[in-house]
Amino acid sequence: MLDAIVVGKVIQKSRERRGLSQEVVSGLAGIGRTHLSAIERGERKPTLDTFYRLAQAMDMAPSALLKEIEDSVEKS
Amino acid sequence: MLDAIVVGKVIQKSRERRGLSQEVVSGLAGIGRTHLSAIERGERKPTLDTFYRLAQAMDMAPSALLKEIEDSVEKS
DNA sequence: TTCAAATGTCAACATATGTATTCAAATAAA
DNA sequence: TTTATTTGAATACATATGTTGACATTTGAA
Repeated sequence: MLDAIVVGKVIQKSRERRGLSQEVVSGLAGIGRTHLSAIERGERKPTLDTFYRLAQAMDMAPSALLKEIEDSVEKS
Repeated sequence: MLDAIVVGKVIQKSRERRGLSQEVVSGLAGIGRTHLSAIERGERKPTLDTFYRLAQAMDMAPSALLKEIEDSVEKS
């Protein structure tokens, strides 16, 4: 089963790398700010649709963001 | 918003390309067979976790399967 | 045609995602 | 220190995902 903590950390790192706040990214993705917070902490697991929109909000190809998760899973 | 029909068709094509039944793929992914049927028809949208496991069940990198969805979205 | 395998579809249900609001706790900047 | 920004956290709620079982329909092979 896909580790929610890993998913959250990859999303958080991508967001911070771009210097964007949760408020901005969640707004662009069209989801609630507290929801993004929960996802980054690994307390909620996003649907594919939500993940797809979060990637786009961070100006990334969804497949590229997912690739980072795969690589991160490999290491752990 | 990510089109559920596109997601379903890409998953179905990947599965049929490998000559695998819904029964086998859903079994390997650890989800219900009727659920996979609904996903392929675009009546249910998978979580990232479910999508990830479906890709692995079809011996694919999840990011590669997602890339196919992106390409399919481009065309439509 | 007949049979078996594969898929579609429905129902009832349990669980999880996602929402909005509110407040506390960090964090950073002045 | 004081202030504003950002994030964590809790609640209650609506909606969607995912499960199991049953049966109908389609498909292909014998």
